[in-house]
Amino acid sequence: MWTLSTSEPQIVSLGGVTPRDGYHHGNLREALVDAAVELAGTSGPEGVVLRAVTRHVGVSPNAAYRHFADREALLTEVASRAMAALTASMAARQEAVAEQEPVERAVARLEAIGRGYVDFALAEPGLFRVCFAAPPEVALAWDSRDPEGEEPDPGADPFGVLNAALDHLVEVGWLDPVRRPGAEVLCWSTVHGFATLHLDGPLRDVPSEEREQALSMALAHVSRGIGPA
Amino acid sequence: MWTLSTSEPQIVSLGGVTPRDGYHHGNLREALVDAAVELAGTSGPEGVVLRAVTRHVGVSPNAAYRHFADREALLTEVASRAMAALTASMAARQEAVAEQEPVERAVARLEAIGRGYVDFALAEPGLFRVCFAAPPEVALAWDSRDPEGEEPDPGADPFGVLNAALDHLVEVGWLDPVRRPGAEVLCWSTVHGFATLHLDGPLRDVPSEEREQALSMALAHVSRGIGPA
DNA sequence: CGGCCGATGTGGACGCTGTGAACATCACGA
DNA sequence: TCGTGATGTTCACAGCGTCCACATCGGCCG
Repeated sequence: MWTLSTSEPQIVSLGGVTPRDGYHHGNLREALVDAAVELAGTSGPEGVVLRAVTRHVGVSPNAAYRHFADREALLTEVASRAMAALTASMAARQEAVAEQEPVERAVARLEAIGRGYVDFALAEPGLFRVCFAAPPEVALAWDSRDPEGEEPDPGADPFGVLNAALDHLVEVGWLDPVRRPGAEVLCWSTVHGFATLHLDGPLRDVPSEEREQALSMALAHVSRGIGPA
Repeated sequence: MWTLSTSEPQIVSLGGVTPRDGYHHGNLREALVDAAVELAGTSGPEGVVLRAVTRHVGVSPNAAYRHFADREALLTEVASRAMAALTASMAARQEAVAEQEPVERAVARLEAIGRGYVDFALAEPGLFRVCFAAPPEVALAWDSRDPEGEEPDPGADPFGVLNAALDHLVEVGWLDPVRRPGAEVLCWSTVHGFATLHLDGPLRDVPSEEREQALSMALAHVSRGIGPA
């Protein structure tokens, strides 16, 4: 489906150096992030305990400080990984839409995006939480609108994927251009709220079957609220 | 507006005993919860640090363990206070609706509830977060459906307030009874998602004016998605 | 080829946290 | 009057993030 680790082996040999053959690790930063992602996946943000991460990699706690300013910085890195995975989940669902008729297809793709979002949240609750647990510059990663010189890739982050889908709905004539501004907030709010209510909220214990049905309703609700009368 | 503390003075005299006149406090439990609520309000769930709370009350850290099993239990208590305040915020907004025409009024009241929810989240971010930070039995407090012998008060928790408003929309003939089941999840998802995205999510930095406009859109969106074609 | 230097990892320490166990102090009932 | 149970204190421990001084390495310059 979507993948998280950038390098399969935890400890990678760089330049022919046997991993952890002595004092230096060789690829500590990546290894730390990998370990942190793993912990985050099972225990959420608070599972990313610096000492646990370093222990997992087999290195002293302070070694992390050669690569990250503090725990928060490591968590930020994890969040960016998690966000990429979330984006991938959305994109994957979107690509899987088989419908051919353009308008139907565009609508189906929007719903698929929402489904990918919720699916990821429920399948990887720990990682999903990380995305919303780091207050600092992570917020920027969510939003491809911040132009850092070059053109932002409209598909590199959740917001971009959603916006692209909505733009396309305008193109095919389904979404009234007048309604386009702000539509992404509406879609995202509903889907995000649905996910968090079922993850940490009062709806966390509803059986998955019932939840699935509610999700279909919610997605239809979004279309109904956004689309043509 | 809505109030949080059950007893104004931090240290209350019970039975004519001067507060903190010696070894025993007299009303430690309440004092601890009050202090915890205060900390939670300014710093969120992670601000509720046991030692800080007891320090604030002027008592040794372990004294708290005579009244709470652990930090989590104290946090749960804070969450229930916060939830009451949230409910009150929703109710207050609802009561303030001036519209007289029954149907219009019912719709306006639904929107008012949503507004009260978001308002509280943004006005009291720390307390709002506490509501979703304690995984254990707090979830029950959200949901008045758990019948503990007597009839649950449909207004004691956010879910109850929302459900009552939706039921009323059915009564006045605005909401199709067929659409009623599950409608509360749709409403709540949108409003909750809106709140959290603007609180901890990528939309945290949008100016309040713009946010207010988006909120109006979102509430209209909900009505449009729920109500008659 | 040798030596040095910056990058990287280690060890120890500090103050903070939540929490357990033993002890102190009080109010009240027999 | 004297326990006795409820309540608050003290001491202690392990785990946390983080700072500082030191150890160890690889690569570059002579």
